[in-house]
Amino acid sequence: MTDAPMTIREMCAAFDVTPRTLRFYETKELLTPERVGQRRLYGKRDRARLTLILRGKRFGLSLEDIRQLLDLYARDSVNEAQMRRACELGRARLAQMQAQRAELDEAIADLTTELAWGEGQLARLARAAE
Amino acid sequence: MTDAPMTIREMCAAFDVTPRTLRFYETKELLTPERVGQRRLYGKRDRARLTLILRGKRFGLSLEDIRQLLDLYARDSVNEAQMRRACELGRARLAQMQAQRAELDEAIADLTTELAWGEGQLARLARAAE
DNA sequence: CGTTTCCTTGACGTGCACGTCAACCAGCCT
DNA sequence: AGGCTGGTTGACGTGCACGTCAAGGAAACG
Repeated sequence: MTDAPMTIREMCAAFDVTPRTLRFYETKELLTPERVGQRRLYGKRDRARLTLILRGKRFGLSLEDIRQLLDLYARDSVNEAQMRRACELGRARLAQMQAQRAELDEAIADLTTELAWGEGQLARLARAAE
Repeated sequence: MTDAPMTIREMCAAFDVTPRTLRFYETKELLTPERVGQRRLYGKRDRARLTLILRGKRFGLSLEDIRQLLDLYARDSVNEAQMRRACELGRARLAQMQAQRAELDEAIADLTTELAWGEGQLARLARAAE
């Protein structure tokens, strides 16, 4: 059931995107749904890809960045050179993500500190108001 | 020394941005450099803010999102209501960042797995080539 | 003094990621 | 046959985050 192809509307509901978005991603070769006559049908593969696309976006990657990454996930890298290149990109991206993770930890720490200060001030104000 | 005000060029060199970008951020009220006559001078505060701005961007935040966040970091939230609101936003953002962190960890795990598979394939190809 | 250099403020242009609208099938219902 | 629903392809519009001139001020240099 969960691997049955979905219509464009079902996709939109499931991933909270608009039809325009899905068709746009298709022109960018991020998705390649089947066609039944005219209509698009999105299979398991496209759903997995869309998950990765949206995740990538949440981290500020461009659609072009994401397309490169998807090539790594697409196991059909026919020849060795292509595959080697995909692995290169993957390693680079991994390093980048780890750096981003470190930065995110720092940002979380900063914000936590700042927030503690803010809450402290509020508490002080509350006491002063009595 | 490190807290001496910087010119726009020095800022550009230090943060790897263009003058246009700094002026643009100013129109968006993200930066508020001093003026000496016409020229801008960026102090410690603006440098700190710019650091946060660029960090925010790396995580896909819009400039408007970032402006909201900077309000929290700006300790001059005059009245209590404003301050309370800033803390609200901060807590929400913190939760969001923690979620993003979890997602990032997952993405890193995925990519690591995928990469291991890819490297494995390459190794297999290398052995087969002998 | 003129020229060069650095900076300034508009104003318009650009690339990305879509939104919006028009016109047009293709089934299905009655 | 007529109409509705849901999907399709263009084509053009939009918001954001700047880039790219154009025109000019002010200071520094020879």
